[in-house]
Amino acid sequence: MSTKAERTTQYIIETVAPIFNKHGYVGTSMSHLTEATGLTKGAIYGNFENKEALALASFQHNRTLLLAKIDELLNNGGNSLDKIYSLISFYRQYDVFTMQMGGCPILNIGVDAQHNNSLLVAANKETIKEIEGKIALVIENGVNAKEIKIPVPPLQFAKQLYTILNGAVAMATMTRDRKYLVNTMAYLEQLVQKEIKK
Amino acid sequence: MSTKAERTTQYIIETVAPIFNKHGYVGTSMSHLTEATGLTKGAIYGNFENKEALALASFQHNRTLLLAKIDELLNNGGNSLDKIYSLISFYRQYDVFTMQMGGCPILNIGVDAQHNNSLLVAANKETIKEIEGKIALVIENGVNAKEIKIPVPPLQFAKQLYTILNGAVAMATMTRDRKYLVNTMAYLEQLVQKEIKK
DNA sequence: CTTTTTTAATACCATACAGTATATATTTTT
DNA sequence: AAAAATATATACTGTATGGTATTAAAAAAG
Repeated sequence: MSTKAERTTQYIIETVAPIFNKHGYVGTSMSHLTEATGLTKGAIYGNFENKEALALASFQHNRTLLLAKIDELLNNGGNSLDKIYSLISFYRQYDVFTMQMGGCPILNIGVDAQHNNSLLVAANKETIKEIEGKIALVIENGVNAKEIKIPVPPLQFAKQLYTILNGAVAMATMTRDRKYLVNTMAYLEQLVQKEIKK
Repeated sequence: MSTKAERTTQYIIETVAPIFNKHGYVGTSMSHLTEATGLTKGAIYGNFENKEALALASFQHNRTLLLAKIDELLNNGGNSLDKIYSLISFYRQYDVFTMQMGGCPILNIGVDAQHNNSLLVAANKETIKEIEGKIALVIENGVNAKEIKIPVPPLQFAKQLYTILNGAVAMATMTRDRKYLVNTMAYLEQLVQKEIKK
C-alpha cells in the first residue's frame, strides 16, 4: 500500500489542480491552497518544494486526465472516421468534462502562464504537440486504410482540426456560452462528412 | 489644449495597457506600473481610483485600437467578399498587430480575468459581441446584395468565422508559433472561396 | 508675476505573500 | 508496544502588496 505522504501528495494535487487552473499561477496563493485542502503550509511544503512545483504537478494532473480521455476516444475500436467523430462529439461536451479541472487546462494555463511561468508554458506546448500527434496518427491510419482522403498532410490536418476545436473552447470559455461548442461541432461534423469522407 | 492631468492619464493608460494584457489583472502589481511609467503611486492614484479602474481603462484602450482596425478593414470600400478577405488577411498578421498591446486583448483578458475580475469579463464579452456584430453586418449586406450565399444566418456565420479566427490566435499564442495563423488563414480563404462565393 | 488650484512625490499604513525552522503528532518499523 | 522515522502544525521570518495622508512641486487663473 502507498505511504501516508504519497496519499497526501495525491490528495493535495487533486484538490489544488482546479484552483491553479481557474486562478492561474500568480492568481493562486498559498492561503487558497491551505484553505481548500484543510492542511497547513507545513504539510504542503513537506510534500512539494515550492509553489511552482505544485503548480506544475497540478497541470500534469489535469493534462493526464485529458490525455487519458482523448486516448480512450481515439483507441475505441472502429475506423478512423468514427474516431474523429467521437472526438468531435466529446468536444461538444468539453465544458462538462473540464469542469472538474476548473476549465480547459490547455487554454487556461497556455494563456495565463505565458508571461508568468515558463515551465508551465513549456509543459503546455508539449501537451498540445502530443494531442496533435495523436489526432494525426488516427488521420494517417485512416488515409493508409483508404477510409478517408485529406487535402493536406495528416499532421497539418490534425493541427487545423485542433485549432478549430480550441477556437470553440476559447469562445465558450470567454463568453461562458456553450453554444459555441455545439455550433462549432455541428460545423465540423458536416465538414468532415463533406471533405474527408471518401 | 488638454490639461496636464488628461495627458498624464493618457500616458499612463498607454504605458500600462500592454503590461496588464501580458501579465493579467492579478499578475500586474503597482510596482510594475510605477516602474514602467516612471511615475510614483501618488501620481497613478491621483489619476485612477484604484488598480481595477486602471485595468479596465487599459482593456478599453486596447479594445479601441483593435476595433478601430477592424472597422477600417470592414469599411474599406469594395464588396462584402473583399471585406471578409481583408479581415482574414489581417489575422494572418494578427500577432504583429497585437504585439504593441502585449498580445491579443480578447484572448488574454478573456481567459485571465475569468475567475479574477468580473468587470473585465463583462467588458470582454461585450467586445466579442461587438466584433461578431460587425462581421455579421458585412455578411448580411453581402447576402442582400447577392454577392455571397451562406448556409446559416449571418450572425451564426460570423460567430463561426470569429471562432476559427480566435482558435488560430489561441494556438499561436500558446505555442508562440505564427504558423497557426498562416495555415488557418489559408484554410479560411479557400473555405470562403468554395463555400460562400456565389 | 502672484495667487490659487491642481498634480505628483514622499513616507507611511495594515495586510497578505511565499517560504522556513522548530516543535508536536502520527505513522512505520522493529 | 517501544523506538525510530516521517509527516504535519505552529509560529515566525522578511518582503511585497494595494492603498492613503500629507507634503512639495508645478501648472493654470487672476
